[in-house]
Amino acid sequence: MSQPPERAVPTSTDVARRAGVSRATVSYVLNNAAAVRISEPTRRKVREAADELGYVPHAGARSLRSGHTRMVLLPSAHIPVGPLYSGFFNDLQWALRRLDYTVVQYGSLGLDGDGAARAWAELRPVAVVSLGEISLTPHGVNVLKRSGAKAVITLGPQRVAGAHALVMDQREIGCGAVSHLVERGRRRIGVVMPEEPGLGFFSQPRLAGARSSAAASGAHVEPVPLAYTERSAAALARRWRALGLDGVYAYNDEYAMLLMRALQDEGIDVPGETSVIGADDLLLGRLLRPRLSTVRVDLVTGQRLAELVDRVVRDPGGEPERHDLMGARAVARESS
Amino acid sequence: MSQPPERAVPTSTDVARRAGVSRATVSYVLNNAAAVRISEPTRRKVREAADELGYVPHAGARSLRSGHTRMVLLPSAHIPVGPLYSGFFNDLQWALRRLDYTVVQYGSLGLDGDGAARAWAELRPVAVVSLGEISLTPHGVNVLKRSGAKAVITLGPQRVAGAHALVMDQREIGCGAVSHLVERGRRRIGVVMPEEPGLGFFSQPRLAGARSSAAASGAHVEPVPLAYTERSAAALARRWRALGLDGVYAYNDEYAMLLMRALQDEGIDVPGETSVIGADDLLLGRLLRPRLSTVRVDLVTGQRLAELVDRVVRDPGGEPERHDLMGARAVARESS
DNA sequence: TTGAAAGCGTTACCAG
DNA sequence: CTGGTAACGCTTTCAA
Repeated sequence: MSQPPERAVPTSTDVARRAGVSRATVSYVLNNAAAVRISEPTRRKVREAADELGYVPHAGARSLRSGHTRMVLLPSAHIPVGPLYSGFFNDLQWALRRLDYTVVQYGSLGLDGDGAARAWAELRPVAVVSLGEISLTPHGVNVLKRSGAKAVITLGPQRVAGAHALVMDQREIGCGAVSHLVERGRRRIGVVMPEEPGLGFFSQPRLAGARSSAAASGAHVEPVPLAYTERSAAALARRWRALGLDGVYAYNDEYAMLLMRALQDEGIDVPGETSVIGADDLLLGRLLRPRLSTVRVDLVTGQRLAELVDRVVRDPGGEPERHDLMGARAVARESS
Repeated sequence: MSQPPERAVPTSTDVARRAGVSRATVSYVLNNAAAVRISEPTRRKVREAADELGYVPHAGARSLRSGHTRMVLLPSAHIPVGPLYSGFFNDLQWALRRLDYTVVQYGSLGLDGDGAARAWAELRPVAVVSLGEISLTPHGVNVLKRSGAKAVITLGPQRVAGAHALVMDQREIGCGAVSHLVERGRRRIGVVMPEEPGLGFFSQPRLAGARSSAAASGAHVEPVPLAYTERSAAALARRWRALGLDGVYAYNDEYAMLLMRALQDEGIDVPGETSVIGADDLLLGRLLRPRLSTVRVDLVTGQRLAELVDRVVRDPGGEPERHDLMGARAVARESS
């Protein structure tokens, strides 16, 4: 079954030759061109020839000729862990495919804003949906638009000049968590800051939100570094009483579960001595005892985002819009 | 800041005109061509012109001309949830980028094997690394190779003719789990089958492995459907005693945690009355009491896989290799 | 119905 | 060092 080393890639010329027609005819048949009517026998011949040769059109050549693509590019550096996010992602892909777009995730780990924008622009995507891990600059947006991108949409904490923005203000999460703890009478509140790389983009604004909420109510906020390991959690738990905190917002449910268990193992009563709240409303948080309180986040649905992409692509003229779309609300369970 | 609606995309011709040089010179400068020596002032002029125009080369045109790309395509239907997988993914992307490849994940949700292969082939990737969710057929492999892919590598339960295979036999996981339970004296063993779509690809072979292990030791295996909701778990727990099972392998740690909690809430002692084991060795599994036993899986590192890709791309002639790479071993904690 | 030809942006080759 | 030219694969307009 192994091929001769340098077998040429079949082109539409090969298909045409094999079917005994012109290249134009091949193109018409394979693209179901409505403008011209081709006889059924000819169509059959063309299709058969294409099949036999294993002909697949060259997307680059096509876009070169047509001047556009149907590619929606989603930059992805770290894929955030969690069912919330991956569910959203899958929805979005599915919805965009329904609208006949080709969805491509471009691994952009280790590229800076403008370098990334240039790399993306080389592919001439019709739209870019930036999930916010790569900070797109106004200049980057410009490069993309100049390169033919009809829609540049950012999903993140703030808008970027020139791009449509779906503003998901992570601060609301920290704010909601701390407000909840304050309502419960907590005054000295720890905020877990993950030590894992790549999370600062989320954890920093969450901390800022926590701070602003605390400031409004005269509570104290204390950032607490924590790595996602049992060791780190145990070490933190050991010096917990020295910190003198009576409540903690632990970044998300996973860190919260880890910390809560460590506190319990250290003999610290939750929520009696310390209240704990996470974020993301993971199912697993309900399995611990006490059940983990959390901040639930309403993400935009993939379907709605896909519709926005399509609308902007069809009518790129409009001024960039800004939608605020994150609702964050605390869900009280038993740990707070 | 908004652009005139139909601003043309700048090309190397525009750059050449603006810099007052020929297109060839632009190409030489921008690609750092070693063969020709261009004066420093000229280089500067060209770079400035490119910058001012926001020129970005057209990847399609380039690949058309050069006849190849540096794109490594990773099909992704569902992104499997979990730190294991996303860590591997990020490693792989990073390592491939180091080797100067462009990594692109292609959303292939809802495409069948051959349709997907054709869609991928349109992009003329130099390599395709299929994570196995999309079942690549021998015919699909052929289409890809014909379209110029030097390396087609599958990561999955079995090899596909014509492709290099990194065989990760999911059966080993089910096998390891059930063997562990049998060693613990369990004879009637439930195997949780997730009801969520898209997991059959993993759960079926795991069940098969469980069956073969049970057959070898005369134990009984009973497939048990379970959705990833508390309701479903509670319902299953309620009829648990009627099932008469004394051990359960729960697909992975997340389902295992869910089920274990439901069993405990129903008053069923774990591991006294029923042993529970999961898979994937999630950190969270160690937070429950009893601590969750699990099957740990050794995935190939992204670095090694990247090296394989590069090697095959450079020397595509060789016969497809097959590497067996999954080690699965049970980790006994307290739930079994 | 089909064919011929132009042109999309890029780069390699070859003469100046 | 620079510029002209051709070719990559494809679509589309115009003509036959």
